[in-house]
This record gives sequence, C-alpha cells and structure tokens, in this order.
Amino acid sequence: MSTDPGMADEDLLRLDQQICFSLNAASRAFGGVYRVLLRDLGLTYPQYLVMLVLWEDGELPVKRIGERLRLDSGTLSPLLKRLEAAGLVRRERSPEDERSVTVRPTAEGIALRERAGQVPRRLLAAAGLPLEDLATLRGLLDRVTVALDAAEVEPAP
Amino acid sequence: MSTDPGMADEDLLRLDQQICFSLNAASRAFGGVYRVLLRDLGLTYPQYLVMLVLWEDGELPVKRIGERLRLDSGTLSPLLKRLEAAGLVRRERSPEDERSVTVRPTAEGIALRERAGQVPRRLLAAAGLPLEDLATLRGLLDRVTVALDAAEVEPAP
DNA sequence: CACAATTCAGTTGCGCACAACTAAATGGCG
DNA sequence: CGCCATTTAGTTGTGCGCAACTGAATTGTG
Repeated sequence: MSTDPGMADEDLLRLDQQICFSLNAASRAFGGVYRVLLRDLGLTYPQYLVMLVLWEDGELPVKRIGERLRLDSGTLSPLLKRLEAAGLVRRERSPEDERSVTVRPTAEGIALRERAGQVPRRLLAAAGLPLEDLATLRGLLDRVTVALDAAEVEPAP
Repeated sequence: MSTDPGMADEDLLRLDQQICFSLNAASRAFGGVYRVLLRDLGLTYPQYLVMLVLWEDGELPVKRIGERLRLDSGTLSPLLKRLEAAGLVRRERSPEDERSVTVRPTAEGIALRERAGQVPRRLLAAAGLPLEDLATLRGLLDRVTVALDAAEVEPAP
C-alpha cells in the first residue's frame, strides 16, 4: 500500500508526471480514434459506451447504466435525452417504481449495432498491440481503478 | 498491424468493450483522486499538469505546453487565463514573435510547488501497485498512444 | 517588394464529467 | 397511519476537450 519511503519526492514527482501524462494522453488518443470511427454512426464515444451496454442487456434503468459505466445522472440524463432525440432509445418511467426510468433501444438503435460491427476490429488494429498485451493493459488498469476507488484519500495535506 | 482475422466480431466487441471501459474508468478514477489531493491547492487536474511542465521548464510558449500535454489552444487559452486570474502564472506576448505568448509561473506559482510536494507520493500510494507494475502500465500506455496517433483511421466504414 | 500560405493564440459552440442541489417516489419505523 | 430517511432522475453551474473558425504576425515565393 505504501511506496518506497527512501525515494526522493523529486523522483516520485517525475514518475507521477509520467503516469498521469501517459494515462491522459492514452485516454484522449483512444477518444480521438473512436471519434473518427463513430462519426458516421452519429455517436460520440460516451454515447457509444451507453449503446454497448444497452445492446448487451436490452434494457436498463438509468441507475444500472451509471453503475456499469461509472457515470452519474448529471452526465447520463442529458446524454440519454440526446440519444432519445436521435431516435436510438426510448425512456419511460418504470410502472413498479415511479422513481426509476427504464432505457431501451428502439428498433433503429438495435439496427445500429450492425453498422457498428467493424468498430472494435478497426480500433484494436489501430491500437497496434498484440491481444495479449492489451489483456495485460486491461488487467493493470482494472487493478489501479479498484485500488484508487478503495483508497480513502484525505483532503488535507 | 492487424488482429487475428479468425476471431469473431462478437468476441472483438467484447474485448473492445473491456478495453475502453477499463481505460475510461481508470482515467476517471485517477482524476477523482487527484481532485481530492489538489483541492487545497486550488488546482484542477489539468491545471496541475500545466503547472508541472512550468515547474520543470520555468517558462514556455503556449504552443510548447500544448505539445507536452497534447492539448490545443481551445483548451489551454481559457485554462491559462484562469491560472493567471489565480495569480499563479503571467502571460505576455513574445517580443521576438508577436504571435507567441510566453507563460511563466509567478513567485506564488513557484511557491505552490512546495505545497504540492506530497501529491505524487500520496497518489502512487493510492494506486496501490508496485512501482514496477506502474512502469509496465506506463510503457503499454505510451505504446498504444503512439500507435493510435500514427494510425490513419478512415472515417467511412 | 508584394502577396499568398502558414503559424499561433484566441473565441465560439457543443458535449462530457462532476459537485451540489431539487423534486418526487418509496420504504421503514414509531 | 403518519412522518422521515433513502433512493432515483433531473437541473444548474463550472471546467475540460475538441472542432471550426477568426485575426494578427510571420514566412516563403515569385
């Protein structure tokens, strides 16, 4: 849980820089490629992520989508309204629980899945890493995410 | 440069999902921890990244900051204006080239570096991975970033 | 030298991310 | 039953990220 206490702050500063620079750059590089691949589909990258979970599950309450994608209602509500305006999903209050809103893809939204079929292959090709390395990368990312979410970081230095 | 052509689209879809979910989640998990650590300093995470390069280099034109951080003027201009309003940097047109704007930290901006000294150590501790694994992670991230940036992705599927 | 192309910072507009808040529905408890 | 805490979406405000554009300064070329 702790880093080598013998290492100088100066060196940690450098590693910290490298990690956060790299993660930021990679995240935006992925976003840039997805943006190009998704342009014809009329989807942004976050909208694509939402459609992915809907394609898989058929329908979900907003709450569940947020749990899957680590997003809150402040992000999802306007995003889902745009997807609905584009005719890709419908939103309706659940009859059993009037607080909950069920989101389900329309026929048009389901049909879009076919047109998106080549996106993953083309993205993985652009990433240019063997699948094995991508699996390693994913594993490391998941481990840091779990650790960071679990870390009770205190505001005051 | 290509993925195994024998793998089904369905399987690639799943791996693609996992990679992009993981990268997104990790990126935001880092952002969340940095946000807490930087709150007292009055910095956002992107502002911290800008200060890191300024602490290292003393002064830089906007263009160079953008190259380091992979950001364009549409992002940097308002961000730098906020840093200037906070008294951390000064911006002035370069005398040699009136198009260029040189950004340099103020005394207050330089002093902030001391207060930020514990940030990297605390972040790396929160990440909970051995430094060796973090180095591996960084290497993989840099490799995909280079590949993604180099990939000439065609808009039309 | 004149003029076109390029470079650089800035602005506008849109969408995402998150904090803080509101409003409505639900569930639990005395 | 009546009331209060919790859950769930939605709204507002701020900042980031990027595309597309503007305007000014510089560079290259005939």
